[in-house]
Amino acid sequence: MLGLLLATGDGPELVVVRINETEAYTQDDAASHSFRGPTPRNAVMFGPAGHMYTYFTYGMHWCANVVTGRAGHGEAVLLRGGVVEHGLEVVRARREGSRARRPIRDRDLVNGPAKLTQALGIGPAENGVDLCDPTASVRICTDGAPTPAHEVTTRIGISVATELPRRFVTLRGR
DNA sequence: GGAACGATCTGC
DNA sequence: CAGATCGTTCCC
Repeated sequence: MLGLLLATGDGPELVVVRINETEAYTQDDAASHSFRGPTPRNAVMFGPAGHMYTYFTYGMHWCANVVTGRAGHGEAVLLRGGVVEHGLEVVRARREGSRARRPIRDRDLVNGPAKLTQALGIGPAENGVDLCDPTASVRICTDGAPTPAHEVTTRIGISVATELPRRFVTLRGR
């Protein structure tokens, strides 16, 4: 997943982000939404790979995952961060909003799971979208770059299964 | 029916 | 470091 490109919008609204931070969640993992089996919320996780699973959290944020397992296996990869490859102005407008405040530094635009969804305009409408459908509101693709050099660490923001090495972060400078 | 809490972000 | 803010899940 690291190094892949996620795209939303079209024409002047086109935004492309290169993924540089992810976390893996499997069904046998107590920190995974799929751990207790299928529910209305996590249903997409149990569908075929290559679809987007979005969920609402902390009363205000949306997070985005790529479903990775075979149908019937609740697996997904949480997209935690990236860098803007295209559409910087659109991203900046979405992230800064209409509030009068100091500009957000480039490196702070997409360095978090909820920042990433806001930057790309991903929300409830994208839950279940086929990321391999070129006409979908969200697409995933590659520009041929190999998987970047990365480190593997424990995950962030969870209270169980904290010891599992399932966070993947592209090394700086790659 | 109700309560607790969360794969977070921001500003103080 | 606490507040924002509400859907989902689980327990009674």
